[in-house]
Amino acid sequence: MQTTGNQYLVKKINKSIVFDTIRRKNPISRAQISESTNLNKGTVSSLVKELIDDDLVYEIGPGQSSGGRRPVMLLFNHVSGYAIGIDLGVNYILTVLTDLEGNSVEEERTPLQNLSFDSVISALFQSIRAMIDRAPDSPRGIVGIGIGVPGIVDEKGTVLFAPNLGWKNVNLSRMITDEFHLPVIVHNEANAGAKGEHLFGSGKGRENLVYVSVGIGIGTSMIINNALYGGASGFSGEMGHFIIESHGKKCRCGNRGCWELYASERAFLEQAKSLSVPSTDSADLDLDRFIQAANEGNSEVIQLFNQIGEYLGIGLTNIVNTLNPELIIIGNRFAKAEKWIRNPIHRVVESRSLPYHRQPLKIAFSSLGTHSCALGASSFAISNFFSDMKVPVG
Amino acid sequence: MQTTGNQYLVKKINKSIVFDTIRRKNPISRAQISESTNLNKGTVSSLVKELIDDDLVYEIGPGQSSGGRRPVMLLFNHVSGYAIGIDLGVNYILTVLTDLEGNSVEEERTPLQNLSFDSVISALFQSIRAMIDRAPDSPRGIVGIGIGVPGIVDEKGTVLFAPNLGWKNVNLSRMITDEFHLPVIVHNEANAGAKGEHLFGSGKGRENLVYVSVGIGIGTSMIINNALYGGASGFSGEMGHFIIESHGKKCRCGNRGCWELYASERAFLEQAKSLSVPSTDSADLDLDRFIQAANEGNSEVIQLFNQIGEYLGIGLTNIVNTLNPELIIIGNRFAKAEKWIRNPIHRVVESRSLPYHRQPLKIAFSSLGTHSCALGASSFAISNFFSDMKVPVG
DNA sequence: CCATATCGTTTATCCATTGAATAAAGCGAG
DNA sequence: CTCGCTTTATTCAATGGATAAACGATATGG
Repeated sequence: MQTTGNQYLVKKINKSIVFDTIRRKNPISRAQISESTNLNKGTVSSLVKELIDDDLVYEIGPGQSSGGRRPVMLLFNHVSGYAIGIDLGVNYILTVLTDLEGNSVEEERTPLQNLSFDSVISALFQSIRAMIDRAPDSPRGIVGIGIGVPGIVDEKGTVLFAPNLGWKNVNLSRMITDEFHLPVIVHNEANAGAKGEHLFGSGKGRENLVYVSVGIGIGTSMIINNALYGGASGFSGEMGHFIIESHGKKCRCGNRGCWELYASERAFLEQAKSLSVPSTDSADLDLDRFIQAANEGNSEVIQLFNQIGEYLGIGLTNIVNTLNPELIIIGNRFAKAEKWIRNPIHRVVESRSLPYHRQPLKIAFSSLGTHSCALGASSFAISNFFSDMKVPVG
Repeated sequence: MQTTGNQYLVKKINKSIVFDTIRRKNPISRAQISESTNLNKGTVSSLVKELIDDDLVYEIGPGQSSGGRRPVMLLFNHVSGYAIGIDLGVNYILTVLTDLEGNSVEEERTPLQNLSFDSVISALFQSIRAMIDRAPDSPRGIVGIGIGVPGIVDEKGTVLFAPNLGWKNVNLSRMITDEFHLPVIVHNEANAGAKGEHLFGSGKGRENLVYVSVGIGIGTSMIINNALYGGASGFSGEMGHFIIESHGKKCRCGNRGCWELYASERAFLEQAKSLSVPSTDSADLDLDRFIQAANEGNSEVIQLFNQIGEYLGIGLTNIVNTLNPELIIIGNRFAKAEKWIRNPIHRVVESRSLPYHRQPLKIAFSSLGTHSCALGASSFAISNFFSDMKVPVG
């Protein structure tokens, strides 16, 4: 059933406009809000009053006069509640607690030894519990939980297929809601990372971007007109399974010549095995070890990074030619190798992309490091909270 | 500046809901509209009165009683105006005149001998003029012109780049508005074709689909949640320049191994040259000639169709794995070869796509033949007209 | 100190939706 | 044929939110 127009809808729209204006232009006076939104001064006053009653906004005191009565400045009350953001990795869980502006106030990284379903879920619950316990007191408490998962997720928060976790049809959203009685938003890991970089990282202020998450596999996600394209699962899923060599190697997906066979962390590590690089005890740190070796001048390793970078460039060219993005952000673990893959990527994309597209493109690396996903996930919980909140139920 | 909520917005929303309901459920009574939209009966009455004054709706007379007063049935007045839709091909112009439901009432195909810019424009103007002259009398006359162009188009209707026409930065929209003083919508040819198939063809009733236009080159476009994804230019542009062989043939785009080098009409014709098939006088009918040869059992030609079909399948697999569509429609000229390419396409996609995706996918061929683009273009003009119309200016 | 400008609130007015009442039209049982 | 019941469509007062204008409070600057 569609939503019909009536006065409540009008109020909801305007309250939301006023609130968003305060969040964005913070600190701001009622008069300035009226000016910038074209809403009547009286309307703004009454809506601000409600937002103050809702604990979402507060008055900070008089501001600078511009030749008349001094304005009362308003601030977004970003600590009126907190959100939890989770990056559910293949062998780790990164949990953050953020305020309603997305600033991280607590965080915890849990390495996963035991990858069985039950123990992953139990570790997940434990880390959520820890964040809830550590959250500061606030009028609204924890407003929601956002999770980024390396797999395909539907609108209802069911993980349909996450090969690297070995999950299939896991109704993650419900499991967590049942336990914690909080709103839960589950998204694909690349979607969360894209949103994180868009709000807080290299993509800040951009309206459109493509985020390429290069980890064990390759995931992708797009922000179009400031919104995530394509829902929770979206189209992101599996751009790693682009064919780039139609008669190439066999992939576990059943196809041949998939991009991630040539350009992912796994592709790198498989070829790197045979190189003579001192091993460390920790199996996790494989990639770091090779980056260090490259930094120390190991030419074989540098050469391998170069090769992987070139293949990354080939897949990126597909994205450039197809989607014509203004910005591509490379994130997730392999972004750590920026120094060694940056040049080959640029070289290949420069030489292969359509001349018409080459102009506006920028290729950047994640500036949030490994936090993009968790911060993006928390932002999903926050926007979900606001979109509920803005409805004047009472 | 954002649109704020006020009573005019409410009315615009509701009027639009009522009108859409009438268009979709035609014939329908006021009571049924109230029932299905949850709008108050009084509200519906007053909005219907306005729509009747606007010539958009009319009363057809009493309907079947269901045990009480007989309802007055309302009809969408689909001949209160007409729209022009144009498929601007590389060597032809197909123009249709449709009523406001998109039914074609007049059409004209103009072959282009002289491909110079001026003569193409002049032929275009002439065909528009012809449609205007042939349009039946109606309260609103011609409500707009929609054009599908084989190239990249921006929001303002400027053709940024159309290699096959040899156009660059042509403000087509303005040129036509200046001449005819009518609203003009210019879109990419694949977008128009996708919309055409979505409204009237193989994609009727679907919410999501990918349209692949296989002509000289390859264009693609997506409908997501009943809306065209990505605007006038959108992402459609150049999926034909997917890399499918990273060390393959050189493409005129500067890259190597692009999909359309292996799977387009041009790819077919280049290889078909060397086959021994009787030539006809008309150079245009090349493809038809080979289809006929295949139908007559020429095994070399059949083999070539088979090969092109397989490469089409490889690119389609990329689309399947990446976008996970429920429906792919293959359109434009090469769709005529359905009989010969259908099997290889299915075979390749079946064997190469991710098992998870394979389930819901259907691959169909255009059911509007070569009319998808022109009909879709006309539908753009119609929706543009309605979106203006629904604002209660008076 | 006064003229002027700005800020925020208050008041009266406007307007679209709503629900209820009413009018109009039809069906069917006795 | 009549009466009672339904359904359809219109009318009307009430509701609630936006708006414009007036107003009080507060600041600046000469």
